This record gives sequence, C-alpha cells and structure tokens, in this order.
Amino acid sequence: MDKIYNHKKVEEKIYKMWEKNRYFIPKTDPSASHSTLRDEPSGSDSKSSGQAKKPFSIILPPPNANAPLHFGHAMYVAEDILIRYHRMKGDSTLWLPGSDHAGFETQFVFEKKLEKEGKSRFDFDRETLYKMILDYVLENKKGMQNQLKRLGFSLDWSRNKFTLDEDIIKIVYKTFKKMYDDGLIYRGERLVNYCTKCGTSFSDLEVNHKEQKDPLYYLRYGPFILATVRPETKFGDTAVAVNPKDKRYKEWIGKEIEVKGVIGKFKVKVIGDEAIDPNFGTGVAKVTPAHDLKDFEIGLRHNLRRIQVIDFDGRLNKHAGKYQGLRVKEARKRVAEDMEKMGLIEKIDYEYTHVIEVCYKCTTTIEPMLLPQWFIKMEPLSKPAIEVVKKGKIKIYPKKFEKIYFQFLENIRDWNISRQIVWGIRIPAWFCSECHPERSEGSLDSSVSPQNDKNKKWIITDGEKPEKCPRCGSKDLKQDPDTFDTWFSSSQWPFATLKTTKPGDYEYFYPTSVMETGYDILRWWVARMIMVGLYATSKIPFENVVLHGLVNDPLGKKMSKSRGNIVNPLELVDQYGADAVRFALVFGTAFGNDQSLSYPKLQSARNFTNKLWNMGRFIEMKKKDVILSAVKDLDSSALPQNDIKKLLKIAKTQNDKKIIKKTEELIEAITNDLEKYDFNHAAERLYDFAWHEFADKYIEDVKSRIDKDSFLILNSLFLILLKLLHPIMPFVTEEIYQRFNFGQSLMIDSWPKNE
RNA sequence: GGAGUUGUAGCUCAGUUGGUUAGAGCGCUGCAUUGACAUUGCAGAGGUCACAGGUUCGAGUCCUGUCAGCUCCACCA
Repeated sequence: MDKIYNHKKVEEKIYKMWEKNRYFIPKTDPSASHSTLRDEPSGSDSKSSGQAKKPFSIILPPPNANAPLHFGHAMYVAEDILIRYHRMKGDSTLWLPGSDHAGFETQFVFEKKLEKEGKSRFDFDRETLYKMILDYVLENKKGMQNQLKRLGFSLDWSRNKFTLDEDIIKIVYKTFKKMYDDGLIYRGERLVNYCTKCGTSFSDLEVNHKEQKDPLYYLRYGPFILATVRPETKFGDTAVAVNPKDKRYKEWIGKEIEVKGVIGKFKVKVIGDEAIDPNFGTGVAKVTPAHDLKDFEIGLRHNLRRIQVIDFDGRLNKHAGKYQGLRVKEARKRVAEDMEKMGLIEKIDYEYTHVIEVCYKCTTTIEPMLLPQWFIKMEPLSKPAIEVVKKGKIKIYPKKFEKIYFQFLENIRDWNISRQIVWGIRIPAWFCSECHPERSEGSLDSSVSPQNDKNKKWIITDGEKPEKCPRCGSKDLKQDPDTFDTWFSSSQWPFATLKTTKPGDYEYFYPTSVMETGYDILRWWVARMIMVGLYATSKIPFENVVLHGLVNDPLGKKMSKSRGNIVNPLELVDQYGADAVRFALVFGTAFGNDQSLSYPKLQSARNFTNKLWNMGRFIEMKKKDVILSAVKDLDSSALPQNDIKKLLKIAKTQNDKKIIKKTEELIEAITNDLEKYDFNHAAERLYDFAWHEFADKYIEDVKSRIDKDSFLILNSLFLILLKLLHPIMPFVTEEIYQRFNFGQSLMIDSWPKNE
C-alpha cells in the first residue's frame, strides 16, 4: 500500500468494477429473474430477498441537460448515501437516473450560443431549430452523466431516462388528455412579454431591465386626479383603484364614476385593492388589465373586463378612436397633448424615473400583451396534496419546509402550462382552419388575437394528429404552436420513468421511497409531482421528501452563470478525490441548511480519507507480524468477525472492551442517523470515532501489545467501520476492502447490526 | 412590499423535547514524534450564544420586538 492514499489510482477502477458486476441494478429486478447474477450479500439471510420485501427506490432529480453540472448537484450524494445504505441492508434498491430538457432555459442557453455565431432563432424554421437544440442537448448529457459517475453515484444506468423520450412524451400527452376530459384544462388569457418589433413573446429570462426617465402625467380623471406614465392605454381602462384603507377615498369604493376623455365620456367603477400604494402619486390608479401586469392581477381579483387597445403590431386599435393606427410612443404624445388642451392634465412630473422592460435582442420596449394560454385548474389537485402531507402519508424532512409547502398549496393559483417556445413537448391541441380560419399560424409564437380564441373549438388528443375536423370534416387542421411548461412534464417524472423503464418497475417500485432535492424547488417541482402524481396514478409518488440546502461559493454568494462563480464538481474531485468531496458536503452543516464551499473543509475531508488508508496500512502491517509469529490457525482467526458478542468474549483488557462497546453504540447511532436523514451527524460521528477513538486511542493502545486476539478485534472492528463509512466514502473503503480480501465487494456486503 | 431562513470562538458550522462548566473542524500558540499516517500525535489559548424585553426555579434553546445577512415571490401605476 502506498504511504499516501491516491484517489486517482483508485476511483475509476472501482467504479468500472461496480458497473461491470451490475451492482447498481436492483437485486430483485422485476423485469427479469436474474437475481442470481450476483451473490447475495454475505451477511443477509435468504428470507430478506425476493419480491415480498419492500424495495427502496429513489428517482434522481433529472439535471438540466443544457450545461455541465455545477457543484450544487453534488448534494445528490445524500441520495447515494441512502441508496448504498439500503443496498447493504439487503433491500432491493433502485436509483434511477435521467435528465431534463429544461425548455426555456435550454432554448435561452442555445440562443446565446447562436448569437456568438452571429445567428438567431429567427434564421431557422421550427423543425431545424428543434433538431439543432436536440443535438446540442444530447452532447451535453454525456458530459453530465460522466460527472455523476465520477462522484461515485451508484445509479442504475440501464434505466436512464430523458424527458423527451418518445415513451415519456406519450405519458405526458395522456395526462393532459385525461385532465382535459376531466374538465381541469381551460383556455385563459395571460399577459406575456411581447416585443412588437420581433413579433414574438419572450420569457422573463429574455427581458432586460432598464432605468429611464419618463413624464409622469397627473390626469383629471372624473372626480379624481391620478398619476400615470401611460395615458395612451386609457382606452383600455376598466376601473379606478384605491387602497381600501385609504380614508381619503373610502366612500368612493363600489361607486361608478364618469370620466371625461379625449374621445368622449366613459364610465368606470371604483374598486379597493391592497396592491395600491396610497403614497404613490395621489393614491388613485387607473386599471388597464390588458396592458399591465399588476392591473391584470387586480383585474383577476375583481373580475374586470380586459380591453386590448394595443395590437400585436404595436399600434393602437379601434378602441382608441381617432388615435387608431398610431404607434404607442406617438399615441402617448398625442393623447397627452390633447388632454392638456382640454384641461385634463393637472401637472406633469418630468423627473420621474422608473424601470422598464426591453427586448434583449432589439431593445424595444416590451409590451405586456394578452395571449390565450392553456391552464390547469389547481384547486382540485392541491387539496389532496395538502391532505397527504397533513395525514403523514408523505413526510417532509427537515420539517421546517412543511410550512412553505402548505403556504404554496393553500394559496395556489391556476397553472399556465403554455410556453411560446419550440424546445419542449408540443401541446397536442388542434383547431380547424375551415371552421375557424381566422387564426394565422406559421411563426414560432402564437400571435393570435384573443377574441378569436374564445369561440374556437379545440381538438385534444393524446398525441396523434386528428384525421379530420369532427364538425366540418376538413382535413386542414393546425396544431397549437406552443409547448408545455417544462414543469408539466417533470411533475410526472416519478411514474413516467417507472412506467417506461422495464416491465414491472412501476408496480414494484412505485411509490418511490424518497424524493431528495434542493429546497428551492419544493414548490415548483415537489409540490407539483405530488399533485399530478396523485391525480394520474391515484397514489402518492413518494413516501418521504428530503430537502438539502444550497451550496454557495466560498463567500456565501449563490453560484450562478452570470456571477461567473460556478464550480465544476470535477475540478474538486480531481483535486481532493470523490470521497473527500462527498464527505465535505455532508459534514459540518445541518442537512437542509445552506453551506458555503469551503476549501479547508475539503482538505480536512481529504486528510480523513488518508487517515483511513493509513489505518488500513497499519493493520496490514500488523497482520504480517502476527502471521510471522507462526501460530497454526492464524489464517482463519485473522478473518474479521461479525459477531460482536464473540469479540467481547476474547477481549482481554478494559480498552478492548471499551472500544467494542463503543463500536456497538456507533452502529446503532449511525443506523439511526441515516434512518432520520441526519447525514451531518452520521458523518461527524464517524469522523470523530474513526479518528479520535479508533485511531488515536485504540490503535495507539494496542500497538505495542498486539497478539492474535487483539488483532482479531482490531481487524473486525475496522471492517465494521469501513461498512459504516462506505455509503459516504465508497471508494477508499472499497479499495481497502478489496486489498484485505474481506469479500467480493463492500458495496454489496451486509450492513452491521447489533443482535 | 410579502414570505421564509440565518445570526453561537478569528473562519466554517454543530448544539435533539429548556437542565451542571456551550462543542467540533480549520486557523493560532507550545511541545513531541521519522517503525501506519507531517494529509501525524499531545496539550493550550480563544465565546456577554446579534440586540432589547418577557415566560420560567432555570433560556443558546420558548414568546414579543428591533437590527443585519441570505433566499424565494411579487413588483412601484
């Protein structure tokens, strides 16, 4: 054995050995009776194997396939710890890998790449663009999978899935169709970021913010004076709002007022809404639900009409009367001038600065525009999801996150699942061009006027294109150009994967045992998996939710591409070894809390791997000494002993007995820690015991008096220690195990237990 | 603006349902050791537990408020 543990010589070799021996594949693979392919764990009794026993399963949260993993992903080590622990306990254990197409984000990343090449999405048709992104993603996936392997993750690669696999898409379609048939899907309007120059809508990611100075007009508005920067949207006003607590206007709430305007008089209602800041302007605001995000929300709450006055070409429409046809900027100027002439402007504040949204491509001001979108009614789904956690059918660890979960579900809003991008699963909805020819289709966005959509009869299928229109028989059917929100497909991940891996998987492994992921996606992903899982399968998707904290950079700042502080886990694996990286991640921070990447911690974890290595070296050396003393039955007695009671019998000194008892306590404690997902305590306890009890005290004590019996104790306890450490530090423990010829492989050896 | 979360040694963090003298690692100081390991061992210094109240026989722990950091959500008409 080398004097210093060299992870570079060990890790790749060991991982290949595990993979080759199919140790990552569940012992009881329901699809084939090949459980004899490898031996049972040496310590487990035959009763514990077979279908009857409950399996242990985890679905890996599929990382986005658009970029290499960052260091935060290495936190999935918590899952590997659980998986390895249960595998050693003798459970049939499955950890299923996969990756996510990550709609928005991937398309955004890809377009950045196009931009560098001097191109843009508008240079390609839909099919070409999709194909290009797909190639890009498939290439990325490989690197990502390599990263997971380098971390030592014992994932069953024979069951690897991707959210855009044909069979996954089929299931997503089926769920959508079922929801539609059950009346959970409806067509509703929503404001999107729209660039009238590019002629398309953008995601929030694609919108830039810019501070600029604009005149703030104080308009005479019926009996009120109110401040606005957008007098040109006045034609779309359907209410005037004040804060309900504002004494100045309290008595007006609920009344209708008459307003004199540049194209005649009109009437609007006064409403009270908390969103209105009494301290801004005069404390009165006009409400234009069709062209302002906040007003849209107010409109939803008060059931206001939405009048679209700006069209998709950026010009005012018929609602603007004589201003029809003018562009927004020009219209604003003209309306303001005319109002001034009519004496409708109280004053103008030219010093007002605010933040506006501009198109990241052409810097045109973004217009919030109404677009028809598909929505899911969430209340029927959220209620059962609240129930299962309240009743304890699904448990959330650490418990503090339950609060966030309930808060989200109790205030849930309907879910808009339409996205105006090509990269994703296209929505299986068609309409007939004969019955409803008014819709113009063709571009990547879905620029339709919402008025047309209301009477449109959509044909929803589970993926197949309908042959003809069920009403007029026309074969000229057009598919909705939109794609599903990525979370819509990932909300189905636990059952969609297991239904499409191997026959019997779903029946055997679903619901899965644990869903482990970062707390930051508890709402976006975990809550939705519970809701959609319950809906589609009538079962909970998993029994336990375990949430880890975020890994920030060494200064405590969130790692992000824009900050440029992303750390690739492979760099650290190269430098410190996978075991050290894994150990450092769970050591020294309460599980579920955020931590900062700490190089000193990595270093001390690396030193710990070396300490273990040298404990092994010492024992190997002593073994030779003891064998050299030429006692006949030494070979068999040098084999480690699983039965701790027997060890106690041969213990001669108080120190022997003490260390055996402490090991017994350790087994109990570590087992409890892992059952409670208390990873940091397990790691801390193991570190402290291995280093400061076993090495500093016991080895030092036994060093000078080693004989046959004390060697047996030493050797046996060391094997137990290796087993307890293996889930966290699989490589160095396995390497020592192999060198000592303790058995076939540590990863399928038995978990220590006290009788 | 709303919500969540954190504040404990120079640094990074533990501290279970309140219960003796508040712990660990790194760093620091001193000593030792070249026969497992210098990626080592032994010993030591270092804390008004953010602040102010309250409950209690007793508070790092429970309650209220204040301040600061971080995260998420919504966003200034």
